[in-house]
Amino acid sequence: MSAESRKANNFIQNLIEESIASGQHQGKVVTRFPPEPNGYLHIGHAKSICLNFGIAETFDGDCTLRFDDTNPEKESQEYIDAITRDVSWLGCEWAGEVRYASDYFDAIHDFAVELIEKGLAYVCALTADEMAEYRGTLTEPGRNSPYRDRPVEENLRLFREMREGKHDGGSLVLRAKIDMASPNINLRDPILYRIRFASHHQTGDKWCIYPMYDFTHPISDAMEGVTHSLCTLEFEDHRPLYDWVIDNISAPCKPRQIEFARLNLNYTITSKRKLKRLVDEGFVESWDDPRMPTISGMRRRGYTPRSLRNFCDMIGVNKAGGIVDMGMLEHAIREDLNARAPRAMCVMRPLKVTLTNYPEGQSETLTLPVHPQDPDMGTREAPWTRTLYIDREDFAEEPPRKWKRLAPDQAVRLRGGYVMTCREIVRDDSGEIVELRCEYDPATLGVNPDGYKPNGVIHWVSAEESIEADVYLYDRLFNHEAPDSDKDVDFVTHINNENLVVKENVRVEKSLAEPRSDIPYQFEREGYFFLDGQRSRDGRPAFNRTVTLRDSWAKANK
RNA sequence: UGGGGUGUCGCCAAGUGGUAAGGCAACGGGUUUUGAUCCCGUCAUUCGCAGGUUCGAGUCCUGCCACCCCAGCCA
Repeated sequence: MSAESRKANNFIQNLIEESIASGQHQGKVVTRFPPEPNGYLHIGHAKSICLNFGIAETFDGDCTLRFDDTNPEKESQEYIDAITRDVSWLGCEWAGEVRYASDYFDAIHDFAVELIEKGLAYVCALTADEMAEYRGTLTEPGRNSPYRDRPVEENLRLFREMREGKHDGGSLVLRAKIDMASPNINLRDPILYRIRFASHHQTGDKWCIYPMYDFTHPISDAMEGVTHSLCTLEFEDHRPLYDWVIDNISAPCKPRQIEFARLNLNYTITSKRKLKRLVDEGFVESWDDPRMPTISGMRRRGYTPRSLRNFCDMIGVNKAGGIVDMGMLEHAIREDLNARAPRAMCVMRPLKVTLTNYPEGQSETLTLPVHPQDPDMGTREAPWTRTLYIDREDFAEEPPRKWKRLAPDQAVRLRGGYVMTCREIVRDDSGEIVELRCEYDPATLGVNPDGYKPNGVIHWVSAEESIEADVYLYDRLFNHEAPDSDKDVDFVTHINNENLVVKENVRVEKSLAEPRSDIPYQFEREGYFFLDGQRSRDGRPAFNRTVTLRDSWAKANK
């Protein structure tokens, strides 16, 4: 089954179909993707993005992009810009302008006043520590705050003073009056508003009180006419509060919150907080470091929007919360790139080969297909000269069983070129092999040799007519399947110290003299590579290895 | 030990009382000037466990067990 036809059919779609069938929201479907701009988006967000935008598309509805920006101290414009770029790179089109929860601060404030007037919210002066103590525990009910029964007028006055900046940060909060004995801790008079003298990236210094998530989110959803508010499982306990807010304010619409399991991928982490640590503590260079499971990092590494979308279709959506194998992500990108990537040759560890029977100073131009399975992609040219480079790993003085590469007195096909036989090994003073002297067979271009069989096909470049380049080879970021599974072990101790190998002075074929920055390449027999614009220099490109090719030889030899 | 969830092949995942889809991985075989791709085949008498209802149960009932989330003025 092709990736495209593997269409998601999940419990959320089924629920929405039911809600449409029962005539809710006049059959309209509106979803939203609501990131907080306190970090970069990662692969887990891709799942949520694909879900929310995918649902909207399936039901011919809308999906909005809304920044959940109620905690200015942790948020920034840099994150907003990065997130916007990533969502649109994934190919998602949000309905209307980008929204901000802060767009609704006035409305949210007015709804708070409405709750106070209804006797459903009060200003509380308990300190944070006292508040925790009054809250009770998982097994013991909480106790009512001594401020719980303030008269409405006093609450109104205090809340106004909070807004006017007449009280210190942290000194007062506005709380919902629900049930301090509820077995659901979220219902024990949750905080609605807190005082923060922090200037906000969108609203500047207009506010010194900021609404909490649990109050902001349902209102923002309602303001946007969201019909189905999809979020992750940890908010399941918050749904009664979400509904309480909607039911107790004059909400313009009644969205339904539905929870699904967040994505877990093995050998990596999907936590903005932890990813931020990797950046802040220098374990990686930046949020868009190609080792990062961020959308930006993966884009720079060479992942495509299509591969990420297909991956999300592949893993499905439910409430079971498992751990997806990295192999699935790798499959998704290989599947996409195999079909579309132009082929090229790159020698990672150059070993000089001299064709002793090829005239000095002579050269010829070979024509190779850009893609062996897709003639429509055209051809490319590669110069054939007396001196070539092959990969050191494609030569074995004492070949193991089933060796399909070069060895003494053995012949191999140079991909797209001639067959050559190794006749002599040249060593330096320390005994290291520095050159192979080979004999090529002029009768083998495009045809099999007479009377003998080449021992496989290897890649190569012309020594004189190839380009120097740098290549960045990545391995998994962590060497532990679930780096953050143990609360007693800091996840950074599981970082794989060999997560990056930089190969300087590799040689790529001449057709890559001016590589494109917008398409992935397959370096034959090596993997898929993507130009790194940040690290390339004039005349010396730098490539990131997106993913290796599958390698049954390497696997068999493990 | 309070509340909320989840348990179907090594991993992901369909399944909505009628006799266990699909994908990844793995393993065989074929094609191949990429040890790639592609193709073909194999891979759950069984659905966390134990009872029960039913002609019939992964699906319904009861009881266990395991794992995840919740006690931020974070989201």
